Amino acid sequence: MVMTERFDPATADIRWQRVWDERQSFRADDASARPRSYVLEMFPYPSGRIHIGHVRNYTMGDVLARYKRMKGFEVLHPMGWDAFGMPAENAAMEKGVHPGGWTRENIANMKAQLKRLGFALDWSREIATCDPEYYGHEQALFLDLYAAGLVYRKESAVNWDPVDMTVLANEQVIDGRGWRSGALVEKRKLSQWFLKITDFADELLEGLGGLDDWPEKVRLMQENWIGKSQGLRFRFRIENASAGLPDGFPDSFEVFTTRPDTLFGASFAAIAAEHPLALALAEKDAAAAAFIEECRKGGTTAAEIETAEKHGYDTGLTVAHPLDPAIRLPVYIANFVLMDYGTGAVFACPAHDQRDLDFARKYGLPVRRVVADGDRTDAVFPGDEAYTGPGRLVNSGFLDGMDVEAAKAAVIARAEREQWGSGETQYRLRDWGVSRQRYWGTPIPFIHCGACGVVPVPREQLPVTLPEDVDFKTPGNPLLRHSTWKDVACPQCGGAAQRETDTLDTFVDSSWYFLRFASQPVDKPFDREEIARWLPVEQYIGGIEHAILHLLYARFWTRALKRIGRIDVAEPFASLFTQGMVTHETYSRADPANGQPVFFTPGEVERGADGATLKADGAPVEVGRVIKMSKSKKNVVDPDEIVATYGADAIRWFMLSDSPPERDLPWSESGIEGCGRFVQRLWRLFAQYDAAVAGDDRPLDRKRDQIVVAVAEDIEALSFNKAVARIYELASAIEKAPPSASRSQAIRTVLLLVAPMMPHLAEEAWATIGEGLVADAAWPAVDAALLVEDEVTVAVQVKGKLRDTLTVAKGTAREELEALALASDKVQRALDGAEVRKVIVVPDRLVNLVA
RNA sequence: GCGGACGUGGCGGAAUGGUAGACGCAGCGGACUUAAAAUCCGCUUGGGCAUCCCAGUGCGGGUUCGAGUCCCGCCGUCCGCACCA
Repeated sequence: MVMTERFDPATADIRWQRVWDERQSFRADDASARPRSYVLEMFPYPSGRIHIGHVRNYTMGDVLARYKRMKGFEVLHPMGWDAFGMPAENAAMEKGVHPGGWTRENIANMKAQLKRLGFALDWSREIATCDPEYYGHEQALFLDLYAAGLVYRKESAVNWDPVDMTVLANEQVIDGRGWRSGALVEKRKLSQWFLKITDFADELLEGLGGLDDWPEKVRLMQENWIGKSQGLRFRFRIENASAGLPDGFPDSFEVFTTRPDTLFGASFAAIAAEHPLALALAEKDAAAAAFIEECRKGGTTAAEIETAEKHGYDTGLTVAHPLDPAIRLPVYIANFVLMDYGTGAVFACPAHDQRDLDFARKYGLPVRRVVADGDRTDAVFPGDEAYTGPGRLVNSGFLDGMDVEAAKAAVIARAEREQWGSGETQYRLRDWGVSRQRYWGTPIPFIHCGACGVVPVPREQLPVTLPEDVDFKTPGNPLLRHSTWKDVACPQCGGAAQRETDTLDTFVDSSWYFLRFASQPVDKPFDREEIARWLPVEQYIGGIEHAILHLLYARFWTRALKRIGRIDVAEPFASLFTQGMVTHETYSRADPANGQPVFFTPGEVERGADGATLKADGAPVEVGRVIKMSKSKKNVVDPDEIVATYGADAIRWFMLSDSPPERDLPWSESGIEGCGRFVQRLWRLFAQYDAAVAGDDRPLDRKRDQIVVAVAEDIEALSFNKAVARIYELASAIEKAPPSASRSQAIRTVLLLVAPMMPHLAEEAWATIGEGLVADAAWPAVDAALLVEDEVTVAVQVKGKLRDTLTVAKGTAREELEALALASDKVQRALDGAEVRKVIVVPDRLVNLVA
């Protein structure tokens, strides 16, 4: 076969994609004896079109999966669809289509787009969470968790989104607004299904410690989300309850503190404005009522509250210090105390808490040092900066001399002994409400019977499938008014009963899909032994936006399934990688009518060296910052168009080049053009392969082997930008080298190195150079002896400044290096007659002469 | 305000405490061509007529024979946030 002058992706891409399909090249073999590798990217929501962020995400995973195959692993690299969710219902309402039809059409389109990119995916394991074959098993697992006591119902105030007509998790409410609709959230009381994630708070927190290959940032975010704090809960007795409290109101209140060690530094107590005690006082005290009303104003975000000035209202009440009843502390209502956390009341130690100090200085309250700051031990605490560091306790009676941790334990022990308080662990994490008042989700498999109460759907009746004949002309959940689906006989008593019409949060669907990918029996969710063979996922790749919710829920489900004995792994994802976004500058003009910016797509704009003009009228547009691609800002490019113009390999190569994968990748037209040119450049290089040429080129052999090793390391570290740079380097070196057997070997090697990244080009060239498919080829072997350089360049410095370099044999003796350095003209000139007082020699690296 | 990350050419970025700017993009010059595209060769941190030198990794200090890298203090940008006691 003679190689054509140009590589034609339009024909080659599709040809090889068909070959891979027909041969099922990327089908994972459950029975394989090879070592296994499970590479997974977060599966997409089928919104309709693949966007450039997907391309980046899946290209990274694909390079790793293909590389692992070349290294001899049996690779599981599956793909599926997170197919339930609100956009389908929104489309149903807006366009009058069925959510299922809309979703399945989107899946078909996006699957074709993914295939067009040549990803090495095992499509035989494709999952759509909206298929009864999937969600029926989810219902069974939900019943298992129910049987294990990890699912319960409770009447509770929920976040009601009046636009989407659904309940939102606390985590899904952003600034009091629905995270999708942006509507102001109202409080409503409904009977809801909950998962007991709080039972796992400690486990989930502890487990983070073993996730060494997760980004520190994500672990920290989860840690803060779980929000464990240990401290002391104790009761303050009110000394002068008669001074304003209603008759019969408790004459004490509880506080929680994480700093019981600083108790002797207490100078006042503070309660939240919504605290029952504050509300009780407000009944008789108009000034207190006014203060509470004032506290309700202002924003609720942390930034707003933090910068707001501290305000307090002296209630006139005093409480007794638990360790020394002679000490009386005033009680304030304060705007910086939160009702939601702990007990809604605190004791304040101004010397060692910044907020308390700000407050104390403002209201002239005592500030007593109880933790030594180095040598500073006197009780009088100066300045406006609280000391929160470690140290010995001072001015604290029986605690004096202890360190902070010992003092905490001592106070808790005494409180428990004297029965005025107890050590307590607090979590911020709350149970996970999974009920959604929506049609397009997994039906919750329960039946409500007037006589029997809430009854699980019998196993043999699963799956509870969604009815197809629904309409969305009326707002609200169509399941509620679908009587033939909703009205059923009670499984227990046979009487008239109703199905649960709520469906599950879609985060449930994505909390176990990685298990179903690994094992897909018909009669059960998964097979325990097969899970044990594939899990945990070796490398999980996705966006940082899932750092908390999805990843925490998936960890919870995995642990819950382990606890009830269904699987043996505790953590689903051994290594996590969060990739950066694809960004582009924006183009806009102010709308003359209202001054709002009107955005234009990159295709509508002609970009010049210092500005941009609109193609339509030739007049300038404003060039905005480089930000994440989004439809609303129109700074998007369509992957399909790029593939049509440059081919799949060029866009894949662009996704891997230049920017480190965890950082944002700025899209550029010239960048993708450069990638397209490089594809052709490699094609021309591959055409120069000639097995008949003889002769060695040792330096080229060495370069080749060094780069093979380096590229492997880079891919394993997901440092694709570095791997790409090294491949450029090798390609350039080969182009400059004269013909030889070594050169032909190096060309063959470059082909194998780029095979995971540009698989179509590689297959096309391999068809003339190699045997079989490059998809089945092995990673190139290297000669270990060649990896070691026999000649090195040594830097020569005078007083730490580079003056010359020496090219010497590796391992040249120190004395010889020193002599060679001193013999250099440049060195002598720099020394300018000065006496060398000291010589530092790092063999094979440098000589530093200190004059 | 708190927590985290980051700060290197025109741009994206390389650099186990040891030759700063690999590699790519853009730009400039040249070759080829009737011409253009494509391709190939060369240059490309700033300054000084420079095969030579000076300065240079946000700013100011420090440690070290030697600092982009380590330490301290600032400044700036981005991300997250729940005053979590």
